[in-house]
Amino acid sequence: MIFHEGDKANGLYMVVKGKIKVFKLSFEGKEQILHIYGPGHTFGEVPVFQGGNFPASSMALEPSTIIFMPRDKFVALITSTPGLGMNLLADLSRRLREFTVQIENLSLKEVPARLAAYILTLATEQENEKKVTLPISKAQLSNLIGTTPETVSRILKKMSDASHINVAGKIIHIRDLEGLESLSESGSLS
Amino acid sequence: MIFHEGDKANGLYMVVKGKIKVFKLSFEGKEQILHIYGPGHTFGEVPVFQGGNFPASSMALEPSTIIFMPRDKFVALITSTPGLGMNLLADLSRRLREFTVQIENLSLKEVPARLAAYILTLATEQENEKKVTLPISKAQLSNLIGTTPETVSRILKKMSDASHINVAGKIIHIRDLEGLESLSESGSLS
DNA sequence: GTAAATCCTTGACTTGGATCAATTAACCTT
DNA sequence: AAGGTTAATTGATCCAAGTCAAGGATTTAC
Repeated sequence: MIFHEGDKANGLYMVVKGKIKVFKLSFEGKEQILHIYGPGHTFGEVPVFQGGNFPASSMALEPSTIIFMPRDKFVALITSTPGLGMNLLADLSRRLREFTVQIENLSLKEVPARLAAYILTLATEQENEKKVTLPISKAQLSNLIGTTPETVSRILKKMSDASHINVAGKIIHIRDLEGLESLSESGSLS
Repeated sequence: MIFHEGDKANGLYMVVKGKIKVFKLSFEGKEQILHIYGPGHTFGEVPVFQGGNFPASSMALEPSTIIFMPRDKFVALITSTPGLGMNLLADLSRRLREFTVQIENLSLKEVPARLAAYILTLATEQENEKKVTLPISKAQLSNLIGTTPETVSRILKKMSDASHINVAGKIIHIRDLEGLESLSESGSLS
């Protein structure tokens, strides 16, 4: 565990090695992942600029190495480095854009569409766009797309039955890219 | 209509008078409101710093007056005005924080809890915390909290039956603040 | 290499809330 | 004030996906 929602923030973090999730917990203990960060990415900036405490919790998904930077050092760095401020504005803007997509997915799409969209995102991020590897467990994946492990299991099965994909452990072969794409926009299986 | 999702952005906007919604539409035409802006607020900054096109659509909810500022003028203003950059970072950070709450609400709370949370937000924003006035129609409210007008109607009725509130048109009297608060965190009616 | 733990899958059941359909109420507008 | 338009309510039905429960299949650890 790196920090808990509501904790006072004294600085921000950067991932050196491993994988970090930022998430919210419901009253009943259900989890919604907001972000997963890998090497080179920073997280926990929001309270540096606004509010002073973390809006969500953060935990390593595997043994990881992170760097901590105190708030005052970071603010000094921004004011003394021309261009850094604009880069930060661009970074926060990119995250706002990502959140609008996440809200759209949660509110306007059903689970099969969200899962298809996630697989397609992996396909564009990874080298081989026909063979993607899940970077996280299926249980964590269900927390990321706002559903349960059981439902992920069932829908991956349906996608296999419909010949959209083949699943073998964490390896997913994409057999029907167009089918997945239409599924991610509007689609329904069954 | 002010702009559509995907439109190329040449600048940003500020509300002078009226009320502006920023929203996403699903394939089937269902709407999810991301933000409602009133006088003094700016919107459409994201593509100024990142991406170049709008991540969502924007429309006036009533006859409104807005100011447009071209992108290059705005960027010049930031670089020439010390402190403005930090204020912008704080503003974008505040929005990121708001989005995390919205994602939490959509993913981890049921409709009664979201509606209770919205009423409580109004109560803290408006002067009389026991008598709040809905600033928008109930149809728009349903698009804001991710449900339908029918469900809003039914749940307001249940809240009345449970003596949490009294509803008369757009006026809501809060009769049981504590009940509403616990409902907004965990609660269920039924 | 085997036990223990974790992760994943499958089945049966339940339910929150969406959809469809039909009134009823509120609001303009002339 | 009457007619027309839009907004809100209420009832009946349906379905996506959550929950509960039980087995399999992988990992991990010693």
